[in-house]
Parts: sequence; structure tokens; C-alpha cells
Amino acid sequence: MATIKDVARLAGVGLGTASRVVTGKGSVSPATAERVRKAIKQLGFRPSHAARSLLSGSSQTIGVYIPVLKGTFYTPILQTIDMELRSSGRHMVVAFGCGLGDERRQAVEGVEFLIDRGCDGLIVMSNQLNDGDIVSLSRKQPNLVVLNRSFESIRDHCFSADHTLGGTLAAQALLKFGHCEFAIISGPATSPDNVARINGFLAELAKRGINPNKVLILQSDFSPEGGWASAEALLASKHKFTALFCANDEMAVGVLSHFQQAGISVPEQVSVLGYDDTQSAEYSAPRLTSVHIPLREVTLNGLYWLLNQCYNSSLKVEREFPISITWRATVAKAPMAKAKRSGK
Amino acid sequence: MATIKDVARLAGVGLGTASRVVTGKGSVSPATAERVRKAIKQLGFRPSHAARSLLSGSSQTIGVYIPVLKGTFYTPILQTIDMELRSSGRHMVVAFGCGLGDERRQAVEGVEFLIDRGCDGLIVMSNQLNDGDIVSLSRKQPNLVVLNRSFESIRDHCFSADHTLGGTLAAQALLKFGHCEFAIISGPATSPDNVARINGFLAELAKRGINPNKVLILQSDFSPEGGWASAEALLASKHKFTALFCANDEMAVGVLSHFQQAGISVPEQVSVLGYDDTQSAEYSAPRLTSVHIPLREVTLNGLYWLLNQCYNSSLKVEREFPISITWRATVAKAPMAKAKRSGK
DNA sequence: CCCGCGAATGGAAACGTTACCAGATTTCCA
DNA sequence: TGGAAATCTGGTAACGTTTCCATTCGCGGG
Repeated sequence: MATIKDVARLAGVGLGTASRVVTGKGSVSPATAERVRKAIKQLGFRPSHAARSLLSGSSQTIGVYIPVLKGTFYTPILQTIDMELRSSGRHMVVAFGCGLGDERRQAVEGVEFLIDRGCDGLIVMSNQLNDGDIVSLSRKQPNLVVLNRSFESIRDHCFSADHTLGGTLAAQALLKFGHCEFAIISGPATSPDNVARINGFLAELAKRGINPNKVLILQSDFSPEGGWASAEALLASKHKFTALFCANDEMAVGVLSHFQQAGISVPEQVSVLGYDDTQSAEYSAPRLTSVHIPLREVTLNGLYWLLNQCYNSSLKVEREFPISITWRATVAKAPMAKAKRSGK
Repeated sequence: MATIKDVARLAGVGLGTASRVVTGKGSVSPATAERVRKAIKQLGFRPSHAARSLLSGSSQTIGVYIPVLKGTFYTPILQTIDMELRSSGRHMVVAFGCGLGDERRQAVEGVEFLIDRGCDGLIVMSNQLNDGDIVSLSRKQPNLVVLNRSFESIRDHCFSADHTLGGTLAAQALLKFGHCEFAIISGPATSPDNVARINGFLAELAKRGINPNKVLILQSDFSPEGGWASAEALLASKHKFTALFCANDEMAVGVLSHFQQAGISVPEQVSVLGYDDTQSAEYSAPRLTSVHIPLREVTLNGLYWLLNQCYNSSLKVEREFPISITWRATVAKAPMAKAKRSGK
């Protein structure tokens, strides 16, 4: 690989001059600059990223930790971050958890790995990390953003939609269609944003005079497999319900798949509402109505804040994110009381 | 950030000694080593990745180019690569195309971006790159692997399943159930692996005495939207078919969604076969039967080959990948001739 | 007792770049 | 035309590491 020394030699100029042409800083006579540019082209010179990093103390790199790249929830986040970063010549390095075993330890290790790699900033998504972890991590690298979750201790580092509100909206969407018998398939109890949306949902129900204790809540794991299994358990339970709220789309998709097989027709017999409005919701059968979380905006604003911290940019940062319902085909009017669901 | 100089000073030893402790190479007396380790801990010293890269000429980084992170096709690839790399202390940097506009130029730019970043090796997936592009790219960085596609000119850099065989198996799977009227939803004609599977499919049909010209082929774009639209077009065309082969799962999912809405029941009225056997296939409604491509193995072996090139490892590398059918619920016996599909 | 060998150690050099300083040349105005 | 200012240029230092070489020390064998 050609170095800037080679360039300087070939162009017959000093190191400084060659460097000035490369960086575009400082003044160089047009003729000389042209000669240098020619040499660069001829030698196929590319500045060494390592040398620049070493000298400047900045790697122009943002690290992203994601628990597990499964399903369609995280992918738009990565895509968004990469696009934004590349447009300013920076890049992204990713670390995943493996999805098995102790996710909390994996998260800590993953983030530390990224720190060691000299990332200028970090974007972290994790349900399992606790307050202590995140504080200790953010001491090692203060340029840290947490997405889709809020830690009290470092609140301004956190960007998230209001999932309690999300749950509220979900309840309203279902109540509007006259439903009054509910079931919920919840995500893991260890996931704070999951419990927020469940609580929001239940609270709204209570406010409308529906006893939360009459709502059957099945705990699952955010996966389609989990959704499928919960759907099965739900039907077996003989619990009466006309509306089912799933804490994410992946589980809802599993539910839809199982209902189809079990001969339960959606939304005629039961309405199903998803959450997140991911790609999986768009073309399920039937297409899934879902609570839309503006994840792109959340990600982007978190990233902006981070860029401001790392590189003294002055991007405008929002902290409020509107939640809405994306209406598709799985929520409809509650069936008449007489048309009882014939639980399999 | 503490440097190794600080460590040496605090431990009261020379630079060389400190370095020997850090790297574990060379001999250091136990007592001294202990003192150094203490200093490292006390200062929270972490070796600078940039300095190491500069000196060694290796960044311990593999670059991955992916056209667009949508759907569930690419995600397991990223996950696989990252897991494998992290286990040996290396890491992955990713570049995406944006999915819009001139994908070929994006691919070239993306890969060059990765080269500039000093990646030791590159993993590239792209349908749009042509032979000339890849040759010129691989001159800049010979440690380059192409996944899921084969270029004649650099055949040993390419790792892919045999998609012609995939197409053949797909045809056999459908023929076995007595189908004789077919339709195909194809991916883009510019995608070589797509045309391979279509050709394999058609060839097998021909061999079994079915005239390929009687097969309706709709061209689409590998997306669920595209699948949905094609399904619509297919029904409108009044073409008679009992089996539909989709060139990937994403499109098949779109088809399933549209069929559900249109009241076409799968597999009773028509059988649907997907391709790739991605996550999307697992919990569609009904669950999608699909041609299983061992993408994890393809990826892993490509990566092994790359690691051998980059780091003189000697991992064992396979180049043959078995294709099979994952049977789920969308393929069944062809309906009796009398039970005509009532095209909407 | 001395020579030689191995272990332990410190320090200089190098990796490729940019920032800075100092010197040289040109430009411009009084 | 003289001098100050602006422009242009080359070389050195520095970023944090590891590798290599030279030096010292202790020890065992001849």
C-alpha cells in the first residue's frame, strides 16, 4: 500500500504539502496540488485509517449493541444508523448478543468489546442491563445512548417512545370497536418497555370500567414461536375474549398463524392487535393492525444527540415521539354476544 | 486514557517489559509481571486499537456489504459472521446499500468504503455487481468473498448453494403432489441466482413432460409488496394453476396475505412453495413450505476461507451445500380437476 | 575461577498521518 | 522601491504500540 511519503516523493514535494492536498486544509499552489493529485491517483493512495485514528484520537466509528438480530425489529435501526453515519464518512461497528444464555452478561461484554475497539460513541439496546450496569458502562464511555428504554440515572442518554401511552392507545383502539373481553400476550416481565405497555393497556381498561383481573395475561418471549404457543394455550384455557393484544408483532404473527390453523377467523371471531408496527405486520395473513412506534425517529434523534456529543455537531434533537395506530385488517367490531367463539 | 507508558512508569519498569506483560510474549519475571498487572488494573489501561493496527498493518476487522437490510434474509448472515468473528477477538463493520436508486454504484461505493476503512477482508453480497466490478474490487482487496453468487472469473472467492439444483428440487416437490399447472413469481431478471432457480425449475418441468411455455411467469422484486401485487395480477390473469412457485419467501408471504384476503385457500385450492426458508416462512399463515438453502453454512464456510486468507488460519472449508425442502403447510395434493379454482 | 548461556530488562525505532513551526517566495500597497 | 503581509513550502514531532537489539545479571560447567 502506498503511503503519503511515496506520494510526496513521486510528486517531488514535502510531506506537509502532500498532506495539505489530501486533507484540503492549508494552502497549496494550484500547479503543485495538481501534481500531487496525479501522484495520488497513480499510486492509488488511500490514507491509512489507523494512522489517522491514532493521531487524532478519534476513530470516526460508532458502536451499536443489539441483543439478537432476529425478526424484523432491529433491522431498520441498523439500516438507519448506517445510512446516517456513512453520509458523513463515518461508520458503524456492530456487536450482537447471541440470544442464548445470560443476556445481561453478553450485553456488558458486547459493549465493552465496542469500547475497546475505540468507538467514539455507543448505541445500546438491551432489556436486561440494569441501572448499575449502564452507569458503570457510561463511565467508561460517556458518549452512550440507550434506545427504546429509559434509565432514571442517565435520562438524557435515553431515547424512547412512551410505551405506557402506547399501551393506552392500544386499549382505546380495541375499546372503540366495542370489545369488552380481553386477553393479552405479554413479553418477558424483565423487559421494562413491555411492562410499560401492558400497564398502560390495563390502566386504560380500568378507566373504562373493565376489571383488569378479568383479563387473561399470558407471558411469552417476543418470538413468533412464543406467540404460537401462547395462542394454543389461550384456546385451551377456554377463557372468553373477543380481542387479543400482543405486546409485539412477532408474537402476533405467531398467533395469526396458529389461529389460521385452528380455524379461528380473524377479525370475525377475534380481533388481534400488534405492537411496534414492524415489517412483519405488513404482510401477515390477515395484515396486522398494530401500534406504530416511530422507531426510525427515535433512532435518528438518539444518533443525532450522540453525534453532537462526539463530534461537536449541532444537530437538532427531538425527545418526544408520536405514537399512532396503523390500521390494517385484524381489528374489527366485537362479534355479537350470541355468536360465541367455539373454542377448540 | 492511560497508555502503556503510564503503566510502565507506575510499575517502575521499561516499556518493553510492560508490553511483554500485555501481549504475553517474551519472558518476564513473575514478580515484575504481577506489578505490571496491578498497574494495568489500577489505571484501567486498554491497549489502543489504532496504534496496534498501525504497527501491525492489520485491523482485525472484516467488512460486510449487504444491499439492503430488509426482510429476514440477510439478518442471520450478519449474526453468524459477528458471532464467529467476536469469538476470535475480531470484529465486523457493515455497509448497506440504501435500497433505492443505482444499486450497482452503491455496491461499488460501499465496498470501497470498507476497503478504505482498512478491513483485512471483505464479504460481499450483491446481485447487481458485474464481472468487471468484482475483478477490479478484488484487485484492490484480494481478501474478498462473494456470498450466494458465483463469478466465473474469481470462482474460488465465491460461496453459494447450487440454485439451479434448488429450482429442480422445487419442481420435484410440486410434481410429487400431482401438480401439472404452474405459475411462477420470479425475482428480478438481473439477479443471477434468481434466474438459476427459475431455469432449474423449468428444466425439471420440461423433463417431466410439461411445456414450460404453459407456465405463467410473473416478474417481481423479492419483496412482500411485490408478491402481493403479483398475486393480484395472477388472479386477474385467469391463468389456470394449482401450484405456485415463488422465488423467495418474502414474495410468498405477500402472496399468502393476498390469497387470504381474496378468499383463496392454501393449500386446498392452490399450493404455494417458497424459497430460502427464512424466518418469514416459519410463522406465516399457513406456515410456508420452502426450499431450504443452508445459508448459515454457506456464510460460515465463506468466512472460514476468508479467515484463512487474512490470518493464515487453517480452518476447514466446504464448498458443497446440501439443499432440501422444509415441509410445512402450503403444499398439498393438487385439487381434482373438477374442483376448479374459482378465480376472483 | 572464568567463560558462556539464558533469562530478564530497558530503550530506540518504526508504523502513516497531521499539526505546527520556520523559512522562502511572492504580492501588494504606500 | 522598500517593507510588511500573505502565500507557499519542507521538515520535525507526536499519537501508542510492538519488535528488535543491546545490556545486565545469575548460574552452572569446565
